[in-house]
Amino acid sequence: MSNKNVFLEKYFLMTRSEENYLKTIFHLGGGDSKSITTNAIAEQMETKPSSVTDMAKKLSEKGLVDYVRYQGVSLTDAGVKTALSIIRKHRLWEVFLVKKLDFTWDEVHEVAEQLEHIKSEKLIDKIDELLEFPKHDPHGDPIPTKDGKFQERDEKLLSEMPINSQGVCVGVKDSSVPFLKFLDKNKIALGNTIKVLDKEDFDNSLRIQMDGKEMRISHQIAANLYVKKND
Amino acid sequence: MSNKNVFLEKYFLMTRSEENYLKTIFHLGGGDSKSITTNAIAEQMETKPSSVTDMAKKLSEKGLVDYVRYQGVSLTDAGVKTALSIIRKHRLWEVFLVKKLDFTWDEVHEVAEQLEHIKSEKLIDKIDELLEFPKHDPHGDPIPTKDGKFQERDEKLLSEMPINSQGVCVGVKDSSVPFLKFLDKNKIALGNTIKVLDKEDFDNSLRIQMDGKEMRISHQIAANLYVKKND
DNA sequence: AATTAAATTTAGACAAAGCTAAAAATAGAT
DNA sequence: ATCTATTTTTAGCTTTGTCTAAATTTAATT
Ligand SMILES: [Mn+2]
Ligand SMILES: [Mn+2]
Ligand SMILES: [Mn+2]
Ligand SMILES: [Mn+2]
Repeated sequence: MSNKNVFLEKYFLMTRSEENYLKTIFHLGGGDSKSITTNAIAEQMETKPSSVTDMAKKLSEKGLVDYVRYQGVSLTDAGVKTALSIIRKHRLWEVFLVKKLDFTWDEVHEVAEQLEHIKSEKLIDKIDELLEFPKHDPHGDPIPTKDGKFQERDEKLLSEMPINSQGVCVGVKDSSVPFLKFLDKNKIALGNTIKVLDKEDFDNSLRIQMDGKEMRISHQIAANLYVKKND
Repeated sequence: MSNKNVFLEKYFLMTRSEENYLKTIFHLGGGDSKSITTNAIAEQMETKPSSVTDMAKKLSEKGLVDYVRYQGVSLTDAGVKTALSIIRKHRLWEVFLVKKLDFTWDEVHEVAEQLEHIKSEKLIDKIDELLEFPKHDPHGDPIPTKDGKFQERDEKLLSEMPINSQGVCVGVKDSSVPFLKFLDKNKIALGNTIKVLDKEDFDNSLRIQMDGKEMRISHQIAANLYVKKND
């Protein structure tokens, strides 16, 4: 039984599964010392609550989560740091795929799910440099810095914008393939300017002007588009 | 128990470990229906012969190797095809790391060992395109084509070149980190022209002229450098 | 406060990939 | 042809990550 690199093994050598759990817990809000239930994690990861319990114990053992039986888990500082480094890699790879290899924004997530687990600090730093240190991924999500800083954005959902207000489309909340393809088909893209012309009380649909062209979109669409309001 | 995609599971979903075994068997010559022993594979992969036996059965079950108990394994056509696709990915990623991210040739292998297992045909095709379809990796090894064609080279080891013959350094046989760093230190690089001036009978060392400069190199070095002879 | 429903954990099993130690087969040497 | 050394396989165990079914705890309702 090799005993070399105990430090490395315990603190740095994360399995793919462990990394995915940390990422999921972070996305469910477990980074703000909020307790996330095993059920919520299981549902998000399409696994079983009993599996989550097992992993909660293991991650707790490693000091990456605080776990209280029957209460759920939250990330420790070390856990947040690790989660952010995975998310950083995921989003940088997504930018790379779009900018350098002409992937469409609905194709990148699946591949990034694999690439995010490649272990090489130099690799991801060089990718970052090649891309000239992008601030957002193809879906408008912010890319954490190397030292784990997260830039929050002052953006609103289009569905929450008042009538006659105007802004720029900067992100999607739902980044599923069908939604992204729908946006493509309707020429809705990040960077477009959007003005809210009217709201329909009956179904909450919106009449908007997008890059000059007038169109009507459902509440479901508006509730999944982030807009940065013009001051 | 999900039973969907039986075809995919059985014929395409290879684990990382399975892929590494196929690659190793190919490198040991198992692509020419030559039988490779479990011991040889175990030694190459730094694992135990009993583990190799287990994997031999599994790969045989999947139709990727022919396995005869106590006789060893050789790759089937499907096995060769799969091995070549991994090798292709490995070498393309190595070129990418050197050409696009300024990695040195002694840094790329370890990262490529991870990247070669990323599952996305589009990804590797786009990388190939971005690199303008390179024919060789940073160590001079040929890159198989998408349809599994392997370009053999008419190259010789420097140690086998006759006195006064001349050529271009096109590859390394040993691509270990220490050897590559040694070559860097001594300004020996692929593309350099080499002329054999003299051989020392006593220790088989060579006196050579490399890009004009005269130098002496040991047999061990000469036996690990591939040279393409000028006609 | 007692009962019931829901969430969570435990116990036990499984598959993948590895290991060690013992058994079996092969190959080499008399 | 027999014996011996080496190679290879088998049997059984381990770890990681998953599952199901049963037990337990918590939360909700009367
Ligand atoms: Mn994504
Ligand atoms: Mn992932
Ligand atoms: Mn390599
Ligand atoms: Mn590999």
